This record gives sequence, C-alpha cells and structure tokens, in this order.
Amino acid sequence: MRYKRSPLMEERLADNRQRILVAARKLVATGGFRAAQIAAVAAEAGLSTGSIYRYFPSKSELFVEVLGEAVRHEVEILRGIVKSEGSAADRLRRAVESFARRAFEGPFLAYAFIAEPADEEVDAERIRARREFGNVFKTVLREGIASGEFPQQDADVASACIVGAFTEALVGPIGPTHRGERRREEVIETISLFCLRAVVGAAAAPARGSVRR
Amino acid sequence: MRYKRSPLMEERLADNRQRILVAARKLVATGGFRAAQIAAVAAEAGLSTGSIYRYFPSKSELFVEVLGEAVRHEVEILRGIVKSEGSAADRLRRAVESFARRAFEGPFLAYAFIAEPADEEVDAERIRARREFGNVFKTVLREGIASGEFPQQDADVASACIVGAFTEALVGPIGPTHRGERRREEVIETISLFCLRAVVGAAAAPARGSVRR
DNA sequence: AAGAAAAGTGAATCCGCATTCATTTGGTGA
DNA sequence: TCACCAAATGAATGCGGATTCACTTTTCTT
Repeated sequence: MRYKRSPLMEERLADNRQRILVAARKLVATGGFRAAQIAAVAAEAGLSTGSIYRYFPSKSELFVEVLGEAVRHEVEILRGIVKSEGSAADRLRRAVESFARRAFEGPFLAYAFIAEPADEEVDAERIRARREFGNVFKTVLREGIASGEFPQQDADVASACIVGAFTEALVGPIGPTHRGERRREEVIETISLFCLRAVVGAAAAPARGSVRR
Repeated sequence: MRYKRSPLMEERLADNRQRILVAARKLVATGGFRAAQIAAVAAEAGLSTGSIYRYFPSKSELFVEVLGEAVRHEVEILRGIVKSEGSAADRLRRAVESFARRAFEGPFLAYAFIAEPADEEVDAERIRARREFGNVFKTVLREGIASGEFPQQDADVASACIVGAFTEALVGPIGPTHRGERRREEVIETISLFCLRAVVGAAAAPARGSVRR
C-alpha cells in the first residue's frame, strides 16, 4: 500500500517549515540578507542545508515568503487603522505613526525589507510590498479627498510619496546611524506631521495627547 | 634611462580611464547594475577585462566612482537652485522639480542609483548620496524656518522625508511600470506640491506657469 | 519484523563572475 | 635599430555560495 504520513509526522513537517521561516527571519533581522545564507538558515533551524530544499525550491522563494509574511502582517495592522473610526487625517497620522514605531522596534528587519540589496526576485517582492503599503494609504487619501478633508490630488503619487517619506526618514536612524532613544518619539512625530501637512495642505495641529516638542 | 610617458601617451591613458567610466555608466543606464559586469564594461570601452584593473582596483571602486560623479553633478545643479533668488518655498519647489525631471529623462540610471541592489560598497555610496541630497534640501528648509516662512520642524528628518518622497514616487514610474509620457508633468507637479505642502504647512498655489490638472 | 518509501544529511558539484598573470604588443630612450 | 619596460590581452584561476545527490536514518505498511 501507499505510504501515508501520520498526523504527527504531518505536524512535524509543518513545524520544520515554520522553523525555517523563523530562522530566516531571525537571521535577516540580526545581520541582514548578507548573513542569511542557506547554510546559516539551516544551522539556525537545526536542519541540514539539503533539507531546506525539501521545503523551499530555492533561496529566493524562501525569502520571498519571509518578506511576504512580514508584509501581510504589517498591512493587516495598517488596514485596521485605516478602517477604524476618525477623520481621514487622524487615521492617516495614526497609520504612519504605527508603522514608524514598529520599524524602530525591529530596525534591522525593517532596514532589510526597506532598503537592503537582495536578489532580483526578493527585490521584486519588496517593490510589491511598497505598493501594498501605498495602497493602504491611498485608501485614506481617497476618502479624505472625497470628503473634502484633503485638497484634490493624485492619490497614487501622493501615497507613494508618503511611503517614500517615512521609509527614507526611518532608514537613516535605522540603518547605519542610530539616533538615540530619546529622539525616537520626536522623529516619529516629525515624520507623521510631515506626511499629514503634505496631504492636508495646512498646518495640522498635533491633535490629541501626542508627544510635543 | 628611465621610461617616461609622452604627453600623448598620458592623454591616451586618461582617455581610456574616462572611456571606462562612460562605458560603465552607459551599461548601468541601459540595463542596471546587473548588466554591468567587468567583461561587459571592458567590451563597451573597447578594452580587455584585464585592462580595467589597470585603471581601477576593483569593480566596486569603479562603480563607486561612477555613482559619485553622477551625484556630484546632480548636487551641483541642486545647489545652484538652492542658492538662487526667490523664496525658500519657491527654491524648494524648483529643486524638487528639477531633480524629478532629470530622473524621468534617465530612468534606468536613476533607478539604479536610487534603488537597485548592488554590493556593499556601492550601496554605502548610495546612502552617502542620499544624505548629500538631503543636505541640500536641509539648507533651504533651515532658511525657510529661520525666516518664518516654514513652521518650526526638524530639518534633518524633514529633508530625509523629502528625498524619500520624490525618490519613491519616481521609482514607481521609473522602475518596472512606466506611466505614459502624458502623466509625466503631472506626476512631477504632484510630487513637488506634496513636498511643498509638507514643509510649508499650507496649500501652496501652483505659482508661475506650471502645468495644471 | 521486513521491506518500501519518505525525510534528512552534508560533502561534492556547479555556476557566475571578479580577479590574476603569463604573454604579447607597442611606446621609449640610446 | 636595439634593448627595455609599460600597457594590453584574455584564458585560466579563485571564490562565495546555492544547489544537488548518493547515502543514511526514520517512518510507515503489512
């Protein structure tokens, strides 16, 4: 009779797969893509290099999945904020702040996903990711424009600008130079205000209990 | 007696060096870093692979110089605009527009320099480049803030945001997807208005004879 | 418990390129 | 013109890693 995987086995396999993904993410988060060779991933996951290929057809596909997972998670959070209650401006600000804050928490991972050189396929995925982020912001933008809260503007371009703006501002502190912890909230606020003003077209009051000066 | 290079020879050597740089730039502009192997550069420059190493110690250094040259040129132009007459807002807008317009003209080169994966050293140079661009914008920002034309804000972060904003907005149209020629001026204007509003904190009128709608 | 098939292993391959180097080519000074 | 040295050449080498595969171990079926 044909071989059949027991549920236990099934689970162990799924577990291995997951462990590989986690190991890969961890390596990227720690030392960037450069540190994430297959051999290293295998060691981290407690498997042999050969085994990796039993779960993923190639290194690229593995990392595309790692990136994809992270992005899906991030987008979910942002979507949640965007769909929540409040003015378009407020939701936009909260989304930017939320993203920035998380980027500060996992700097290397963020850096790798935002800016570190990688191979073609992974890079294509990164571009897709940026587009997805952009789309989330585009949603709020459109709502704000429709409601008259924001002035008329090309939402595609403007949302790309938003993504670019906080991305770049974050890579500075995130990448080589680490600004001190103290400045962190200040940077986050500057970024979100920047985006807000850009879109609103007027000095947006810091609003609720945000950190000042 | 000791060997001495004739002026003619001297010139030919300098010429070769220059031709290598041009060849390298051309290849990057055409097919990105991926297409710019030493062998290809050599062929394009009409030399052998070995000869390249007579002029540059390594591939990385060659491309660092290529990038550096391009950046120096760009920064010069931007500096010129920043130092020209006019309100801070106007100079800022013109600088952004100028940069964006040139990026549209040489899309691949811009893409490669802005976003394409490359090796560590080249990438470090790219980061330096972004910082330089940022510094230019920081200058206007500071002036505008000092004069009260712009509201108080962290010029470091804000200038990074500006660079990031137009960079990202350009890589979209520049990279994989090419929006039609028609949208070009529109995109440029959206970008510069975005940056302007972000910094000024108020809807800035399109001013002079800029393209509308 | 034996045989069959899957899963796991890691040393050996393979590959793409940068880099080198033994030769050849061609300026340079006497 | 000769002897010599710099410059140019491009085939051969070296290298970092991904990928493979012959072999071992584990799991499943009867």
